Amino acid sequence: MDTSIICPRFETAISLLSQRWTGLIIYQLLSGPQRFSHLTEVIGISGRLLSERLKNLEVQGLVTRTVYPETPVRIEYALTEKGHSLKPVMDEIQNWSQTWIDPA
Amino acid sequence: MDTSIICPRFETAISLLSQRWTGLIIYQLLSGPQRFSHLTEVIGISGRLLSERLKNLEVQGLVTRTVYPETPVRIEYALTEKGHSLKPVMDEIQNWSQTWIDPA
DNA sequence: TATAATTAGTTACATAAAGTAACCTTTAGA
DNA sequence: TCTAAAGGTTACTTTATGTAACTAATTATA
Repeated sequence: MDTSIICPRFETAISLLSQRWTGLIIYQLLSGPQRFSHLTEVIGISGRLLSERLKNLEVQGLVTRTVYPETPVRIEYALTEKGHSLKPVMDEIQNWSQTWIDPA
Repeated sequence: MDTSIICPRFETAISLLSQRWTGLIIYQLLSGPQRFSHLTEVIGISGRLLSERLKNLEVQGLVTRTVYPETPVRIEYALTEKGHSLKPVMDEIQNWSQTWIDPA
């Protein structure tokens, strides 16, 4: 019987990234704060799921939601420092994909 | 209207890693070839899903399945070069988790 | 004033994926 | 012959995701 266990912190991190759309949302926000509707268009995610994912990411401290009381109201989502610090992860995925994934 | 689109190769790569358990399986196999039952124990995945995931990973060229006709038969799953080349991605996730995830 | 448009969502319902537990097959040993 | 172990598969339940229609607030337009 092998008692070795996967590192719990790694497991938490990868379960976060294993949630559908979450990685893509973070990747997209790496290029700067963006609005709800822009995210739905670029990522191809429904409003229902984007809303749900952004709420989770806010709770986990990866994303902030800022309301600009203009007309019409503007709401922007941006990465926190914690969120932004996933850039090296995204860079490595990008890097891997360039070598190993066939161009569509 | 913004026509910017997320890089298709990146999207393919992250959809692979976004599939539940897949990242964890690859991570676990980075420490060497392993048997089916060992993977289920260490990862905490059911046989049904492990079987399904390993088949997909085989098809995608990330994992090999080797049968050793001993008694009892031994079957080992191992990473291919393509699979192993995800190590830098996993290292960055590990790295991020050490800084940003609270110890359980 | 009523109508329409835009943004940022929410709700209700259908489909697909994941979780759970029991079962099957092969080989070997008691 | 009966039991055990490895490596799965099957049937069924629960959860997650996809889809489309709807809402609320604000402003522009007829």
